[in-house]
Amino acid sequence: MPELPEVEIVRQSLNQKIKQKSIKKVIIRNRNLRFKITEKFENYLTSKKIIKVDRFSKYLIIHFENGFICIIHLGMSGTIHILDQNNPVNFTNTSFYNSPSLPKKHNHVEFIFDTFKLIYNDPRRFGFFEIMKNESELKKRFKNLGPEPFNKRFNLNYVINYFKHKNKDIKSFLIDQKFVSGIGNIYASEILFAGKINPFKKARLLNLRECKQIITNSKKILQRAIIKGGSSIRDFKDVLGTQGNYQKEFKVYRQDGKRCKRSKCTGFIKKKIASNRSTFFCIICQK
DNA sequence: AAGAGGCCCTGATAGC
DNA sequence: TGCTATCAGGGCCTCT
Repeated sequence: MPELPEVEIVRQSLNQKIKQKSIKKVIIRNRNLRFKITEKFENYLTSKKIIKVDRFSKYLIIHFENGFICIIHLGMSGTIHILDQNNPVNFTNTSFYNSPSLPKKHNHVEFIFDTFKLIYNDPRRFGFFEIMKNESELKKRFKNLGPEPFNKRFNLNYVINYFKHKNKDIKSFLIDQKFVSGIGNIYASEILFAGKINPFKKARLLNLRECKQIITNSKKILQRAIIKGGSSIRDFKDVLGTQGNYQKEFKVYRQDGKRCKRSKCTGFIKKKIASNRSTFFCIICQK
């Protein structure tokens, strides 16, 4: 669910709140997330000071003073909330950032700080927490992930070579973290629309223009989404927290049935399944 | 190696 | 009203 831009927004707000703070206590209410949280988890983090919160791809990376690293993945439905004694603020919720109050169910993990606590909520439990003991363990953990769109390694050479003998449709590569990491189902459709590329075109058949478009639009769209605070998909009755705004700029995602937003295009947006995920595209300008 | 498909899980919504 | 089926922003695993 949260893709790179949403995780980056969480990172920024979380970092501001917990950097240079020590965890007083860790409470695990349910260890059975995507991967089971080990029995040692609490011991590893209790009374440890946080240096900063980083991010790679869709992973939050919390660095501790003793060199330990906690990585958090939000899966499809994971959200992080900060409950402050004086000033209750939510950093994420089921629509990303705008929950007026903490969900009642599925609060699986808590980090208790001096005057506030961090709460991890995740109904589907596809998210996870893992501990790395040092940087080299972290590196190993991410070794199968491709470059982020912003990385220099994500260039024309890389893309053309990668696609050479690939017989799968381009959409499935955009959401394949081994090819490029950070893009998910929403932004994949948006990126392909921006490049006028048919999502079902086989990767090996993409021409030079299309490969270039994928590179530039991946950067552009993710960057723009970060600036807009990410995408908040669902509308909630009561909006007190910060809400993302990029969903207002969706050109194709969940726009099926609507007219194509390109000024001179007469097409409409269609929804089709590609590698088991909904894909949205214009039937005319993404031929 | 690459591709197809299934699975993990809960909740919201659509259709009857 | 209540039932059932389908779908959801992800990623890992197995089989061919």
